[in-house]
Amino acid sequence: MVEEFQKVLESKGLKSTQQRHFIAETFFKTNTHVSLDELLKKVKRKTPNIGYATVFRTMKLLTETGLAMERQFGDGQTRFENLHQDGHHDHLICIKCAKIVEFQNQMIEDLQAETAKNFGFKVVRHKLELYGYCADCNS
Amino acid sequence: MVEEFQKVLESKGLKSTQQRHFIAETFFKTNTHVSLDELLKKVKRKTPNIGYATVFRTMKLLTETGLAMERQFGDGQTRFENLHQDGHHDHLICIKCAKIVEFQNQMIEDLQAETAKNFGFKVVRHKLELYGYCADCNS
DNA sequence: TTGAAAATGGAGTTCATTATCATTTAGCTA
DNA sequence: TAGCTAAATGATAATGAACTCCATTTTCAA
Repeated sequence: MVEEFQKVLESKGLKSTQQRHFIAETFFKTNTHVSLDELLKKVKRKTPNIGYATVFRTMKLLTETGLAMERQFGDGQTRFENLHQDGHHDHLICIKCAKIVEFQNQMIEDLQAETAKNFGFKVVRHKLELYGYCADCNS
Repeated sequence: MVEEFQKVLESKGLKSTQQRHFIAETFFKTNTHVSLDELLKKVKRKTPNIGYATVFRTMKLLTETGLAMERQFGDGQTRFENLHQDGHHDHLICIKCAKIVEFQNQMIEDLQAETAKNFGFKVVRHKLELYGYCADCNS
């Protein structure tokens, strides 16, 4: 997945730097929805001199090239999802304990595509978030 | 719909003020996704002495009681959706011209409920946003 | 190797959201 | 209906995430 990022950089005529590599690598290793601050902390553990701005810009780059996706879960922080590792998935979010469960349903995806087509839209990506009470909080 | 808000206030032991009435009324009349600033402007046209804080708190109240819903479309502004007037709907968003089309598909809703049930979740509300290119921008 | 263009990083700016607090108001009670 | 008390208001300040700036450093093609 870092290799893919490498290719993207090359194809866009952007420079391949140690920082970009390390940020991307750290992000791709993360399997949760990290915020910028969290990612910065992780990155700084090994390379303390990397700045916020570089992490910010690298994540923007990853988002633009489709390797990451910005998400808002309502806690005021933009979180990033690793699209490459896990493939696409949707979210069940508990509004009591904030637990996030990921799921995937092909039938829903198909219906979405069909609906969009009826409106003349060509869908590139989507977000589906179900908010409610999880099994533990619903008793 | 203002009557429903009235009932909510009563049941919560909150006071029924002119400001709350007028803000709710203005919001329920609006059929787009208004931001706080936009709503404040609308409200100030008729009652210029209403403050930002009151609009903010009233919308928070409407959100908590399920009459409104916060939404993030990626423009950095929280927008509010009128749940009462239009009923629930989902969104098709053009990533080129920012056009937003609303739609509703009962089959998708049913599948969502079913999926959630499989995970032991009881869904209260959801967001479904399809991002892509609209008919005009896809040619 | 070198120089021009791009990238970095620390700090600063912007702007939406939330908190503060003195003043006003709603609505219960006598 | 006048008075009282707690809640609500509204102007402004504080907060914090998102984004920018610019002096310095680094990449990489010639």
